[in-house]
Amino acid sequence: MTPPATTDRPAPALSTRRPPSGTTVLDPVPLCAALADATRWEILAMLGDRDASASELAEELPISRQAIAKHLQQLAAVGLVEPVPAGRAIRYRALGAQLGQLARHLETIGRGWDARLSRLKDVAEALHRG
Amino acid sequence: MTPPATTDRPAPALSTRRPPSGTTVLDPVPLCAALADATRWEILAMLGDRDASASELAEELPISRQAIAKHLQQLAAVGLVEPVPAGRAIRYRALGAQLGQLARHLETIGRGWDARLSRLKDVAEALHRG
DNA sequence: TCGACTTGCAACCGGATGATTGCAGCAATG
DNA sequence: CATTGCTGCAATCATCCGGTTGCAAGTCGA
Repeated sequence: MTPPATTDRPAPALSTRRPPSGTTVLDPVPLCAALADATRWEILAMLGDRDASASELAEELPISRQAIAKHLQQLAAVGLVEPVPAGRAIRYRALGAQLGQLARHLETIGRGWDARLSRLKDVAEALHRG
Repeated sequence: MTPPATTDRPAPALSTRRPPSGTTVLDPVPLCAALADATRWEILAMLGDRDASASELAEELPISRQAIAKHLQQLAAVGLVEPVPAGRAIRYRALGAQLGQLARHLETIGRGWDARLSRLKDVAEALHRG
């Protein structure tokens, strides 16, 4: 019954890598998850024009008010949107801060990758000449 | 059988908003979706250090090789990663271009939102003084 | 040529998720 | 004070997605 010498390994211990957490290092995963839905982008585009409540948004979107409310909760949970009580309604406003922070983070990472590639390319050229 | 005058509306026609598509306007949704998974970030972090194949990655991650292969396909589909044939293996390399483009896009949008808020604040202050 | 290693495809499973409906509660407005 | 309208919670449903297993196929080295 010994498995027929397959290549696949059983899985080592999980990685447990965690950032040093000096200044609340911004986890891009939940932010990107919030931005990974077309409906939420639709909502954000509208809130980018003007503040609006769930009911107001529901008048212009093809989905139910409750679905929109859920989306707004998710967006607010990651700070992309802020609830602003207005009379008996709750209007929401789009905030650029988190988006900017995420942008800078991604920019840094991408720059790091490309820097490594340039380094590799330089080494390769050096070898080619030498 | 008329519904009891509930607030919820039935849903208007869907929006069909589409970008002018001048220079392939970069759809953030699939990119963010690719970045919305912790395992894929783990993979990207490793590829940011050094190129690696699915099998090599499987030696350091607690999931199966096939799962990793799927992740690599998704990352390659949005241009975050590039397959580099190396002998009988296929190594992957992390590319910063898409990440940078996405970063600039998000930065622009967030700046737009905050600009609108500043404008609103200015108007409010003007009214308060006048 | 044979064997070791790697990739790829297909089927399958459980949990997360986007969306729906129904109903209850609460705050302004008349 | 009662009506109107906005919000929130709960249950339900279909689908998507991350992960697994099993097997077939291709390629490099001894």
